[in-house]
Amino acid sequence: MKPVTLKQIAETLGISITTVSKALKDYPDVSKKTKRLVKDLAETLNYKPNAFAVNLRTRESKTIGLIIPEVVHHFFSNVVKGIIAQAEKKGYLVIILQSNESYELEKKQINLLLSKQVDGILISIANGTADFSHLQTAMENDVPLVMFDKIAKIVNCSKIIIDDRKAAYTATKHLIDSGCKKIAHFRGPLMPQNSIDRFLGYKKAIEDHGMLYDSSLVYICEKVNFDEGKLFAQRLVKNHKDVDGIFINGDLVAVGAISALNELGVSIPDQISIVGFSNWFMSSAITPSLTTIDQPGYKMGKKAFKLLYKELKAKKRKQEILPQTVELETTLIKRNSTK
Amino acid sequence: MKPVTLKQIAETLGISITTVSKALKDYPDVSKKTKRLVKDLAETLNYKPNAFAVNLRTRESKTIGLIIPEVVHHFFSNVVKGIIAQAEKKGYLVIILQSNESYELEKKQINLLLSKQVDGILISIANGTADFSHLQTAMENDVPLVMFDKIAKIVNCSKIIIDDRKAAYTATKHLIDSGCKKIAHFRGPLMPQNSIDRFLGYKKAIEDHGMLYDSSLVYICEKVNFDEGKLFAQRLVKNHKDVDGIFINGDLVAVGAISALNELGVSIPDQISIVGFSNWFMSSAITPSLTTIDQPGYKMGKKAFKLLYKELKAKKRKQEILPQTVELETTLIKRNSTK
DNA sequence: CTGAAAGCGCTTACAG
DNA sequence: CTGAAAGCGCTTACAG
Repeated sequence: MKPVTLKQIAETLGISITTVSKALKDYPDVSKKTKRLVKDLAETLNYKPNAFAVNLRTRESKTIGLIIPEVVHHFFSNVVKGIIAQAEKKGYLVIILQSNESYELEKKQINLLLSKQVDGILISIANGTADFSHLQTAMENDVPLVMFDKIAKIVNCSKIIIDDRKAAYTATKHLIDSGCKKIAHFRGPLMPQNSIDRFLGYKKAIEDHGMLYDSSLVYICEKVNFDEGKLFAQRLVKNHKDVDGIFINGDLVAVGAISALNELGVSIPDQISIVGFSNWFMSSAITPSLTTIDQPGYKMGKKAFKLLYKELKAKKRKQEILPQTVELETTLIKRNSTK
Repeated sequence: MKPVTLKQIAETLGISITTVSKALKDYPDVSKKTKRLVKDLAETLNYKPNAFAVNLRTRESKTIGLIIPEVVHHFFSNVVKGIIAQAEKKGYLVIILQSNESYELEKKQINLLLSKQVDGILISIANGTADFSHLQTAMENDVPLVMFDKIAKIVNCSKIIIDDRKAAYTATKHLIDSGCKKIAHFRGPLMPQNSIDRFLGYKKAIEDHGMLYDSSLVYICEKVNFDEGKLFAQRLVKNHKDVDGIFINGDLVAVGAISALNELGVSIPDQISIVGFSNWFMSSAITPSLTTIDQPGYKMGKKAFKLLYKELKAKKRKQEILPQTVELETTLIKRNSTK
């Protein structure tokens, strides 16, 4: 079946394409009678406007691009879910891309999205990204861009984040309050802002409570996965027998650490207490269940789209876009890996 | 910055738009010299073809739609990852939508994708879907459609699946081989084909091995989540004290069951053995780790896109599309929840 | 080897 | 209230 066009409706009814177009869009300067006629026929013929033609004329596609570092990821899944739910509500579709934590891929994908002419871009940047010119390019091309979770402070766009430093401080303080005397930290990679901030929160909590900051107690995760958690826990137990608490950046890493400690017969939380970060589903299912910081992924996704939507609307009205940064609350979820 | 157009290049060079267009696409009937001139200038001006205009002319957008029941889901995440990786390789972008296991939403989303004129559709159908006319509509509109994992046998399109019956048989037989004498089954909802097939595989294994099929040992999960696993495990222990094995449709449900049994002090696998289905990451991290059927999500995603791509190409060449069904291998992963 | 022309299907400023 | 016309930016069959 060939799709129906405005032209066919116009010819059938013996009126102009212009009037058909206007009637369908309820322009006030078309008579009620004509509108009825047109709408009824359109309905009968199951008329659907050709989206490509509409895009070309209106210069927008009602489609946005989304780049995340990793799809198979509890936190990001929740963000994606929030984004597509909110986007759908506002009539926008979402193209999803995964950067694999690679700067090269991320850059390529931004250009891909720009060449596809998406109306806006939502991104959580890769650990490997230190140069931000590709993001500047997007903004220079007048494509609104909003960052979430893993952001670049230096780029002047809207951002939606949590207070990583404060959350990490809370997590570490919880270990201190529950009696830990020597607390290690498994941190994320050196680059992304959030792993820096979480480290700083840890450090400040240590120093604020009369403990000595010891850099040999800080392990740097590169992959931020289960295996690294296992490995570093094994190393830690071997090299620092007196450590009695660990604040770990990432639940997946924390679950790996718990697994290793269980295997080694180290009792959690009696000998070592553990606090994770992000509150992945599995953290409540393992033994012992993991105390962690809840990071509101779904909410972050919704809010990220809302910010972008605002900019999309502002752009249409040719208003200036004022970048804003929104901070979401986090909470400590107390479970059985801490006293 | 206004985007550069063919017209600008043509005017600058004093040649026609036609020639510029051809030169950029390396048509053989344009002189080498002109091509160089055009390409150099295009490069300098950072020319990007207007995707909307190209779409309108070529009647394709190099974009496909993807509908899955749930985004926050280990198996589907892996499928999505496979799909977008393969699609990107072939120059296609993927619009992602979540049906929430709702027929109504799924139908709306199919229509949304059709009105956006995606080149093809990939779908895993909702549990709530019993009527398939929306899918037929897509195919009648000449939009290639491929189903994966949760399919409708009745729809004549390409499909990519696993042999659920066989896998369930293998899982149940593993319980029998390890000495279980009375085996329960937590099945999925009544509608989707795969939960029917898994149930049938379970039943056949029971009957093939001289055991009595007892429908009171079959519990029907509606939500297929952690809480249902917990609930049914509690009920089972209360009502059927002699059950010593459970084959559970879905790792998430199985993890819930393990959690409940752990709380009740029922020893796994000594008193009750458990086999799950799907091999979610957390299944290897819990205590005891879960024996399960590995379902190759990433591979399924890649293969699903490949099938769709084939149909997209066939359609362009105006060849007939012959629907095919591809079956992927599954394997039993033996862990500590069975003897 | 080059280009004028038609056309994809729509929207909208303008004239009547 | 209606419609002719221009135009969005591209592609391609056709003529020369």
